Amino acid sequence: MKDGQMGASNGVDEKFLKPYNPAETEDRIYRTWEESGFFNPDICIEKGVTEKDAEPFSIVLPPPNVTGTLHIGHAAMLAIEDILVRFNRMRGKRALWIPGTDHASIATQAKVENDIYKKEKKHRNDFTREELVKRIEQFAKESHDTIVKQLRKMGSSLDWSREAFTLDEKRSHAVRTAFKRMYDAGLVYRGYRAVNWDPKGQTTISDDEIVYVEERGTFYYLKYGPFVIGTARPETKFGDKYVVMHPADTRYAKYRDGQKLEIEWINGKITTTVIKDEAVDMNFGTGVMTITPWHSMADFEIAKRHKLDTEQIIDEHGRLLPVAQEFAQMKIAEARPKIVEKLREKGLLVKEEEYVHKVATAERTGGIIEPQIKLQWFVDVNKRFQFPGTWNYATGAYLPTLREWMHDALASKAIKIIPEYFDKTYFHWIENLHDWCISRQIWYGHRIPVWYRSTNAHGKSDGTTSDSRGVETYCGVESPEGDGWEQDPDTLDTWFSSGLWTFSTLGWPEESPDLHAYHPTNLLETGYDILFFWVARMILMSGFLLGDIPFHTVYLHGLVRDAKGRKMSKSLGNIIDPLHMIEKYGADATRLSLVIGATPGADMRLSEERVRGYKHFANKLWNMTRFVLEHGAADADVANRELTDIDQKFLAEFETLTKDVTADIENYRLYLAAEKLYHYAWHQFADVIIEESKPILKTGDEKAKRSRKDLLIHIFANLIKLLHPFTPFVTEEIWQSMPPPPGKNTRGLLMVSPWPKV
RNA sequence: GGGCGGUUAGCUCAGUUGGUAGAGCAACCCGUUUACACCGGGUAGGUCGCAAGUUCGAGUCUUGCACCGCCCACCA
Repeated sequence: MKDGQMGASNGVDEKFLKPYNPAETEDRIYRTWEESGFFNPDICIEKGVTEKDAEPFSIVLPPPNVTGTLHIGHAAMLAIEDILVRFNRMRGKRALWIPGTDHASIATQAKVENDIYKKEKKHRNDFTREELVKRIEQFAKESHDTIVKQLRKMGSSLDWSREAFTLDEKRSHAVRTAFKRMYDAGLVYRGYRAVNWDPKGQTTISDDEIVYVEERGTFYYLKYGPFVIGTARPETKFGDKYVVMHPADTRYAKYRDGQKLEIEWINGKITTTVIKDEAVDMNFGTGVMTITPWHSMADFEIAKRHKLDTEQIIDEHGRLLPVAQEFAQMKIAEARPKIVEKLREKGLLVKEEEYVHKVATAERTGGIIEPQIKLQWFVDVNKRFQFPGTWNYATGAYLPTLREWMHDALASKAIKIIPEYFDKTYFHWIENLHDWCISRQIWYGHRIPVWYRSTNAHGKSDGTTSDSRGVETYCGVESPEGDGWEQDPDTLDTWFSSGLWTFSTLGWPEESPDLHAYHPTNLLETGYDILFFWVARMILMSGFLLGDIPFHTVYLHGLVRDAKGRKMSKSLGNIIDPLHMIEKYGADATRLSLVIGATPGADMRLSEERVRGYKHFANKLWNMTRFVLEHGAADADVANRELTDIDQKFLAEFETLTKDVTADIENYRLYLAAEKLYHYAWHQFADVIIEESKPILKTGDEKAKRSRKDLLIHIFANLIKLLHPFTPFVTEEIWQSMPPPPGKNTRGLLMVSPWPKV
């Protein structure tokens, strides 16, 4: 459809005789928008729609994972973001919304491995690394194509010319650059530490990827020499040769730190050493415990403090090692009852208690986490670094740790979270923050840009370090020169690359014009469930690499639940598919249903009836158009209108609405803005103004008629503008059907029409 | 164990700085020759979780309690 073509005739288009049909409208309208180029702010400037030096308004799309298709939660996110982008574009800002997708390493690989196993009964290790990665890439590409289609269906005014992928060439370069800079600053290090090992996924995961599942279990009290110790995990106790108690515990005053005792244990006599440490809770159980540093974070810390030996008891597949002797090779579930039986026979089992505890499981695979001591890569959150920017919070030199910076970015109010109460959650998380384990034993993702070789075989080259065992290490953006290098086999946590998203999409590490123009971004809109995973990591990365915040405002939306408040899931069969809703009721109705009643930070309930209700609203607008066009004909000469008193009143009322709605959107109260518009359009404009217009237009005097006609077209045209961010398709279609304003032969596109004056 | 949020009409939720409660949906009654039945007109429905306090006045502020939900946590 060419601009203005529809509006050229005097009569009302025949299509208004039928109900509004989103299915045969929306794709066509989206194509018109896309072909206009106005999703791209550069084109807006080029074509004179936006001022060259206009204020920017930038958002990055939280990149959907290429693990499948978009769900209703994505639809809610897209609706909110598109509303804000369209609003700001119409207000004359350089509005930029960057699309992209996320490779989501572990999630995508797990999904593909699952599919392959279902169809072909093959495991990861039946493929070479290259073969499997190829299969995953194929899947990722298909997912990407589906997702991109869905983004368009929702009406998202994304600048497709700037589309990015977290694993494409430019983003990979950004990731390697970021890693290298952090490595050089000592903020990224490699070390042996107790980490969360997922035996099912065969990889380490970060603290944030753990989900605690409540479980009933047995708590055992065991005789350990002269002591009684408690444990939920007897299968880890074979190697326990340290017994720990609080230094101030008078019950055990006669044992001194470092004292050795010969005791009878599971598989015979052992020597144990007494350790005094304040980490022990005197009031819990007997106040004595043995430690298994290899398989417990807490025990590992104690072992580190006292420089104790550590020994692995359970292997990476969850089987007992030879230290367990007769139980070696057994899986934990199988071994536990047998070990308890043996303890009972030996008279070492004092008593058993039923109790409820929380088991750590891997978010993606459901595997039960087994802490293991492993050589992994970490981000040090407690090491000071020279802050690269001129951060206004700091007076003088600013040498924060990453933790301090993440805290300060919010505490200084440079970043504002909506709703505000999430500040507390964020600060609480930071207080408990440990170093971030970033290496994964996964094949799909950003390979760690570090290479190793033996120094014995080769001369030492520049930019490398060499350790005491003669292993030379090189970290670089590009692979090293020379022979014999082998790259670290691990890949990076997917959030490492997403952490760069606000600026890697704008061309960083290049000093690109986009980066200057649009960073820090204005808004980051995402679900509260990834506040730590993503929002915090973006702040971390942006602070260290750019010396700045990544965004000014964070808008957190809640979960979309079903009508009964349950999470939507395949197993419950209560999933509402946004595409299905769009087909049935249109994208505008779907958007409204996800915005009205959705307050920031709060979960919302959605039912199909709701969506249907808003389809009726689109149709109501459609019919209002028909009435207005039949009676109002053309735009009035706005400047020289002479209105009757009653029409003045209606006009003033509308101007108040315009003011309120504008303020609501500016303050991110979209649920209020949308509801007010809905209410005004239906119950004021249609029910009152149109209804009262009928007798006036029929029998009123000329002045009253003239005034009312002017009023109708004026309010209606502006109302359509106010509604456009919320229901873009039907409003654009209506706009294109209205006759051009006086003195012009086209209305142009509504999406770039100026917002009504406030 | 620590923290956060919620509790307002049958259901879903608003209520921005304290001024005698609102919307949508549902229900009930009436209405159909032109904007719209994907409609119009009307009716009914709430001791704002409980208790106390501040105030001339509290859904709105303070304190305590109850219930629901969520997040965090290395009590072995």
